[in-house]
Amino acid sequence: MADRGAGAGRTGLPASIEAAWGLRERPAKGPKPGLSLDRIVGAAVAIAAEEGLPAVSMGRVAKALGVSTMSLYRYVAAKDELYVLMQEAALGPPPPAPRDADWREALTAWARAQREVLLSHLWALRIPVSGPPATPNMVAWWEQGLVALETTGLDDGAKISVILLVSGFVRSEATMMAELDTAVRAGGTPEEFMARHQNTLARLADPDRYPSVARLLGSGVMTQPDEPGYEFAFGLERILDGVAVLIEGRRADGEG
Amino acid sequence: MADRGAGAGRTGLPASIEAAWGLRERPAKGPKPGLSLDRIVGAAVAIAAEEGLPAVSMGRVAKALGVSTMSLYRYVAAKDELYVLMQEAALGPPPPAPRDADWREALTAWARAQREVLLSHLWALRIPVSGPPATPNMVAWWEQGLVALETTGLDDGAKISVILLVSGFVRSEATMMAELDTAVRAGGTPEEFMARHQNTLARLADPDRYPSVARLLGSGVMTQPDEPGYEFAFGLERILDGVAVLIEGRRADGEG
DNA sequence: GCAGTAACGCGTATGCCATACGCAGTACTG
DNA sequence: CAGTACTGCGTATGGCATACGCGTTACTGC
Repeated sequence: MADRGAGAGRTGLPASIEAAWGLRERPAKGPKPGLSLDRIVGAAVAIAAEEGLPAVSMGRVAKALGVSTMSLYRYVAAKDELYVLMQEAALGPPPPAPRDADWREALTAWARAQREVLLSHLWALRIPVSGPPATPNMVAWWEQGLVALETTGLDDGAKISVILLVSGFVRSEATMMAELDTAVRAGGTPEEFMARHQNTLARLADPDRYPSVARLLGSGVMTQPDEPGYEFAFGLERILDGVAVLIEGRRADGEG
Repeated sequence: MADRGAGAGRTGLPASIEAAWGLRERPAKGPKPGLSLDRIVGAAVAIAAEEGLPAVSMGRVAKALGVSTMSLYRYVAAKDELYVLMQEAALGPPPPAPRDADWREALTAWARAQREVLLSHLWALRIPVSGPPATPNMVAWWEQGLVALETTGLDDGAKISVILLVSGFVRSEATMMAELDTAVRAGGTPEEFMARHQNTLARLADPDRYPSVARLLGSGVMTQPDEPGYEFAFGLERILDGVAVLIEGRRADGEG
């Protein structure tokens, strides 16, 4: 299955990705498959959720399913494909968009929803990316982002740019949270971690070479972690303010 | 050396990272080291630059230096440490800040410089991150970012947030460029790649379920890639517009 | 109903990888 | 000149993705 280069859809995509789009006919010949992509991906996701992405190996997934390692390769041509499918599964479909929301409310909801998904699947952020994965849920999220910008009067190019900007931000912020999370798992509370880090820096960074950093370290701003999600809210507001400037500017142009 | 838990600096950091801060005394006893951290990191960086990060293995680096694999472990306790040092080497010190620039010009220059560094060391973006690496060049970049915001009247917390926001954006945009780059290496021009991708999506994405995406695909916006750096310039302008709104708002508060 | 065939599960093997361990040699200390 | 701490490195372990080929199975067309 997985090694069939051109599937029913003739998309040139790996067969397993085609399957994500629902383009699989049950092959006419051969024994009934004892496994399914869904079960494989499910097992892989479960392992990632419990023990982190590095724990996901082909052997480990196979063991969880009670089959041999090599069986998996009948369903997935390579581990990268499994990664893509895991990502798609973690992403899930976007929640329904809020009704009667202006673009800013809609985009805020969209960003928040995306963040929640990422935070509850931190392992997904560790998957090395290799290109725009054109999977159904991914496209559904784009769709919803585009819809949110429908009323802004921005041209198509600008809409894409805004969406890339916002989702890039969400991803980047979530990644920082993930780092903090692993650091915390390694030992201690976030506060302790920040304090330790601040301490180290204070000892290492020469105040003459790095005066501003040194002042900052001295002021203790780094020590108290802000309420959860503050960094996210801050960044999102800045970005949306910037987008608003753009929208109003174009609107003014149009009216002028 | 590398396995000495607490070094001269007593920072609790790995010895090789302490070395990056210049905290190494040549140990009194034992044979003269035939290697140096600099040479090891240099070799690793060279391999990464030519063949990509996955080509960097301990064995490969050792071979490039004409030593045995295990020798490297006298200088570096684990591969992750090598990664951190590679990142630090790739980053380099920030270029001198422009003179007589307002905060916006300064931050723009800062972001652009950061982007250039990342684009000329795309492999560095593939290094799995694990926490805030407190290395000298890293701190130097923060320092410069903070200095750029000196005149804004923002409080320390906000300055940090802005810097995190901007550098997160730069990183995220550069990562997308890196993805495009590997896709292009795999075959064809960026145009071909975009066209192929657009084609695939057009075939897969049901216009009923994804109307906005479908319209976008039909309009051909995705086919023509914009001039290089457009996405970056767009995103940065939006973010800085948003930051400007914040700064002016606080200024107005102060005056009112 | 039977031969052909394609897809199945999987045992085995290859060639990577990071790295633990211990040994022999070396340059310094007292 | 003995002791010692550090060097380079050979060997070994255990993990990894995955190529290959074999026996088996369930369907097809005759």
